[in-house]
Amino acid sequence: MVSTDMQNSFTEENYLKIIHSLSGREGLEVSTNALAESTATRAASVTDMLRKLAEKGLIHYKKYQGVRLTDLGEKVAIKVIRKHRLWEVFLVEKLGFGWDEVHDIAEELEHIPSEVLVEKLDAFLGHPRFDPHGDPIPDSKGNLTEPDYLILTDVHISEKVLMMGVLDHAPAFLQYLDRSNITLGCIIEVKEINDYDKSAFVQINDAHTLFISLEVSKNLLVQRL
Amino acid sequence: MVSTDMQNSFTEENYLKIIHSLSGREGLEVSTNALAESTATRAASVTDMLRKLAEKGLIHYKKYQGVRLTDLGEKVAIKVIRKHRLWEVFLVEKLGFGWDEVHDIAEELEHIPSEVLVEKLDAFLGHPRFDPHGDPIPDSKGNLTEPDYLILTDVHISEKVLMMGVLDHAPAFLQYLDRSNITLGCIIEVKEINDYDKSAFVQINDAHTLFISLEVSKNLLVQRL
DNA sequence: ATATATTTTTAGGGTAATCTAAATTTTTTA
DNA sequence: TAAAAAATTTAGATTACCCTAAAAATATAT
Ligand SMILES: [Mn+2]
Ligand SMILES: [Mn+2]
Ligand SMILES: [Mn+2]
Ligand SMILES: [Mn+2]
Repeated sequence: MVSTDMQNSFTEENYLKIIHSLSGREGLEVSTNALAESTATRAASVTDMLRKLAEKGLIHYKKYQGVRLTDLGEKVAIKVIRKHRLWEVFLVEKLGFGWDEVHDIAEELEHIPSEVLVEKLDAFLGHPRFDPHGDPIPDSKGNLTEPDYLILTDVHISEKVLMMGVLDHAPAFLQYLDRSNITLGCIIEVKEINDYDKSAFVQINDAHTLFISLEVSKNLLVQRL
Repeated sequence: MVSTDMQNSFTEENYLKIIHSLSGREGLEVSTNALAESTATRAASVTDMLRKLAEKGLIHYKKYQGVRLTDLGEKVAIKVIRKHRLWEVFLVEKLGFGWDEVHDIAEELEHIPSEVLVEKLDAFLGHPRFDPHGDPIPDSKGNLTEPDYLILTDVHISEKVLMMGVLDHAPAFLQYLDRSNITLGCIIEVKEINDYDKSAFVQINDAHTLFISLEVSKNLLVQRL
């Protein structure tokens, strides 16, 4: 029973969160280059950090073989993700930020220590289950259940679906969705799909219609009604 | 017109805040040793940092002569103090922390960047003027007006005063005040002062009475009714 | 099965913030 | 006002995180 409350640096926490995200549901090995890309550092720097994380028992690491989180590393990563998403809810629900504005601030707030702070924040927010982008918030015990949504590209013509989340969190994409009135919880009906470029003609909330590119469809998480 | 929005490190911000606090209203020179004590580092480390702060134009520094904040340094310090005190209000008013629990958490939160975050937080809290310890909150333009309170030791027998703040922020002291029902805004009447040790017999809110030591009196900020 | 390309690691350094020990400057005391 | 004491700075290291360039390992393509 290894404890999760030793002090990890901002940098270490960011690595763990990124490894968690890149290794996905199946816990695949993550490559040095993928980490260098995501951390905006060089591969040599990643190697240094991996050696350190391995020494601290946070990752499984064999040279040239990529890395996976240990159970301990997974726990730490999920705690950081919980904090990130709770702070995002706070920023949007309480302070009135747009969903396109909160990521970078939450990226800092997620590293504030104090278990009790997180629990009080969670209670203050009413124990939200999802963040402003539709991502699930891990519970206080560290359980994170990823709902299995569809991607809009998997939806057939004349099907109606509920908009549940986004894959791309880039401000420009979120602002585009705002301008198109595509918000979490809206109803999307696929009216037509262009065979050539897979762009789609969709109707939002049984009201206005618009064309969206494949690029947009690929980043929308939805659920059948 | 030097701008205040270049990036300063956590450490630099902590130094500026401490220099501000130690140099007091009169802007007295602060000594290397005083800073070493307050930052819990060694004098040699302080000297290194002072050279750096001076190069960045944040302090006036001549070797062996102590330091003062420049106008720029003062502005940065006050921004950090504003953030610290606003976050403390949030933690107490919104999350339900005790006034004895919030200092260390605010010590971290005060370094989160983003002007707009501070302004939205301020609005969310209803533009509070004072933090949970009675300390004034600088406004968004950087104006900080220290009210001139009395210290309880300056109050004469049978005078009634309003409890306005504390000088010592140590959790143990604040918890003692909680147990004694001495809270911000309560009425304190000095009934008797012991000539020998200057301990006092006081009445709180015209109700219960208790003895308090000189040490306690020295840390209570009050105002005549 | 080689040769080539790609990925990853190692080697050698840099900066920020800290330290101890020694040197220097200022202040205090006699 | 000179000696002693105290405060401060300098010298020389250490740790965390990051870099470039070169070497080594792995993957791919002929
Ligand atoms: Mn982060
Ligand atoms: Mn999110
Ligand atoms: Mn701080
Ligand atoms: Mn305070």
